[in-house]
Amino acid sequence: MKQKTNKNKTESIIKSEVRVRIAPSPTGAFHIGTARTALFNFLFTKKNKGKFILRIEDTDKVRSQKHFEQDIIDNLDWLGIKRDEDPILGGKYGPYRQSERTEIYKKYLKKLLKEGKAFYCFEAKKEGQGRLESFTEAHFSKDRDLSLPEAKKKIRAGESYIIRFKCPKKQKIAFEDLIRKKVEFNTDVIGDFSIAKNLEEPLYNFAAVIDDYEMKISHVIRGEDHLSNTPKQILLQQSLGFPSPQYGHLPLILGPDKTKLSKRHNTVSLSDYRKDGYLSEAIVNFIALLGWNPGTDREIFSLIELIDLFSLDKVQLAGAVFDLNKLDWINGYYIRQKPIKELLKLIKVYFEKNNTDDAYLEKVVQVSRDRLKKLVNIVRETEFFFEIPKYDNSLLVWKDMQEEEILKSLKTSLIFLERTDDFQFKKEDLDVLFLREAERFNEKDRGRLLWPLRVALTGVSASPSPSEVASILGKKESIKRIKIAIKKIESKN
RNA sequence: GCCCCUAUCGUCUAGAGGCCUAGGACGUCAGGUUUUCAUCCUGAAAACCGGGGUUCGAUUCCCCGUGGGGGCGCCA
Repeated sequence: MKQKTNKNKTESIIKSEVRVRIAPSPTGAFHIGTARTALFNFLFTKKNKGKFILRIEDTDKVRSQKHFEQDIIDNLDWLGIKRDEDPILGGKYGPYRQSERTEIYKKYLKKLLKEGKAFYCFEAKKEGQGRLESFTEAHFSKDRDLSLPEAKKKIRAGESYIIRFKCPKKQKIAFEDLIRKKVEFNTDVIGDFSIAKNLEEPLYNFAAVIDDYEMKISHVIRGEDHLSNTPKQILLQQSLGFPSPQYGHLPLILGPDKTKLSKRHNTVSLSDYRKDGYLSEAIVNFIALLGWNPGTDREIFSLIELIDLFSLDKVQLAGAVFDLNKLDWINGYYIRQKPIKELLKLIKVYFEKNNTDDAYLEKVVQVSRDRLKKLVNIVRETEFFFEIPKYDNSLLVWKDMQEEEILKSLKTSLIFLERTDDFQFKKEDLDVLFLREAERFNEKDRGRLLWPLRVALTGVSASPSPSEVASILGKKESIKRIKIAIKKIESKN
């Protein structure tokens, strides 16, 4: 079994200091997949008492935006993924934004050029280049043996160029992946890949290699979509005389159609989940289980517990479909576990318009918590606590009840509530009193009293119990609503 | 097309050659509790991609198919 070999390997690797990074580019909202990569890196780091580093890969000047960098940091904070070094915190190996490391890249770029390991390429951009380009063989440039003086002459003459790595031919690049064991590529399928637009503008594969080296990164744990970048990076490391970090490639998170999770499937931006009222505990728990499990039947874990349990050899090899159903279940679980006071703080933002007082809202949250899958639903599900409900008379009907009986039921409730003292308007008292009254009304079917009562109070078919609702609404308001219900029926005749 | 990765219920997964009559969770369905909904409890349906090896014995190890995914940018 693959895992078996991996296990021994992973453990023996960890000798020197573990330094691990995530390197997102600030070109879009923080993605749920990035969150999982970050989490796995973080868990691995903490488990091995290493350092967790955030590096911003903003070499693409046109697409990178400052506010996306902030989004990355905010979301990591929210998840509880603390950095040891990042652009804000700083650290020994900074700066942590690639846009601020131009001079470092330049130095190595010159070195590769001088040694003939990289070259200026003057070939024109290919027609229709881009990801829709028709498939081509690996490209070895005709300029790869152009001498540096010749190249410089062309540059002075104003010819446009790009810097490419001179990829050796007929060579095997193999590495031991932390998760998938041995992976092997032939350089013939790689070709002379680009490493910089010019001395000031490095490209991804090159910048990442320099930074991983300069920042003393020991393990690179990233999505499987980077698997084919790894041999390129190893090639670069070899020609620069750098040691290679250990690589581990995580399976991808997939949409329902099994392709890489993207915007056209679900929500992918973490802040959108946050806005909807998914708790960070739930997100952490859920994404941890996407492609990993501890080998037991347990499903619920805190971040701290995950650190303790985590190991790379339990990571799955194949992609995992993102199942919103399961996320909702986990979220509901964490909402139910949350102490009311804390939940109230999180929920208040959804009620900004209503301007209600905390004590009242707290009671509402208390009785509504159990049926919440995400916080944003609280508004829709508790409207009747804030305004007189509108509903169709037919909703008042329980089973085969006729109008006459409904009226009788509501009037019984009305008289009963009017007789009940204010101090008894507590859930516990009302529970007992209502039940007793309901049985008195109909020994076999308490619904004949309680259903019309509950609908009169809430106007919906699914709600907390009448005793809970009445205790929050108070005697006066409850009576008012029953009278309205009675009038609704009587005025129809 | 070429290269790489991958394969257990619908989904996330357990499984380390005999403990497998393949286990758990979400979802689904059926019951119970409850005035309703939710919670909670009980139960059910639901999977080892195919073919060859290896072995006394393969879900498990190997090979070949097939399926799925990813990559093949002057993006990261």
